[in-house]
Amino acid sequence: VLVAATDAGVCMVAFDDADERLVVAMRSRFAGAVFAAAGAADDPARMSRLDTWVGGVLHAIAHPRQAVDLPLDMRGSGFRKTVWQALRMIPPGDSASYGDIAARIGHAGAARAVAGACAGNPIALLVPCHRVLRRDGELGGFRWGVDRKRVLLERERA
DNA sequence: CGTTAAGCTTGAA
DNA sequence: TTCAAGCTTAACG
Repeated sequence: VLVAATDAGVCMVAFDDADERLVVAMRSRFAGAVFAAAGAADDPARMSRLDTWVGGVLHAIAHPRQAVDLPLDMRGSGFRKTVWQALRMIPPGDSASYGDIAARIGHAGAARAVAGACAGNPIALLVPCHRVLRRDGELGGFRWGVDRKRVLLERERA
């Protein structure tokens, strides 16, 4: 997992089996970002703010049912930010359809656009786009792999 | 069931 | 500004 942040808060959380791909994804979104390898996340004394946030993300991964509340720096169009905001209202273990979210933010009929906002969600997990499923109950897609989406949901329901 | 067309936002041309 | 494309969906054959 890769966690990135600005002074305002976490601006990106991404999953991938290959670190290089995470770095590439990171650079393509935030050119000129500064990198650091993880490691000190469990050492309170040396925790910088970033380490604290990284720790929060790791905690969220370890305890799927527990709601985490880290400051987020969401960069995107007004519509997307509204969607992401709505996604955060979905509690762990729960889910909604793309159409639900659209209606919920006053854009009934914009289901496909909501899907686009999910696809462009830079903050995985913390902005729970994995809790959005198709109306017919199917998983729908997931930028980081449908299997990963399935696992996240199962862990939250367990 | 598979297929289709409508519908909304985006990013690229 | 125009346009194709997408983690959809309801309607149809």
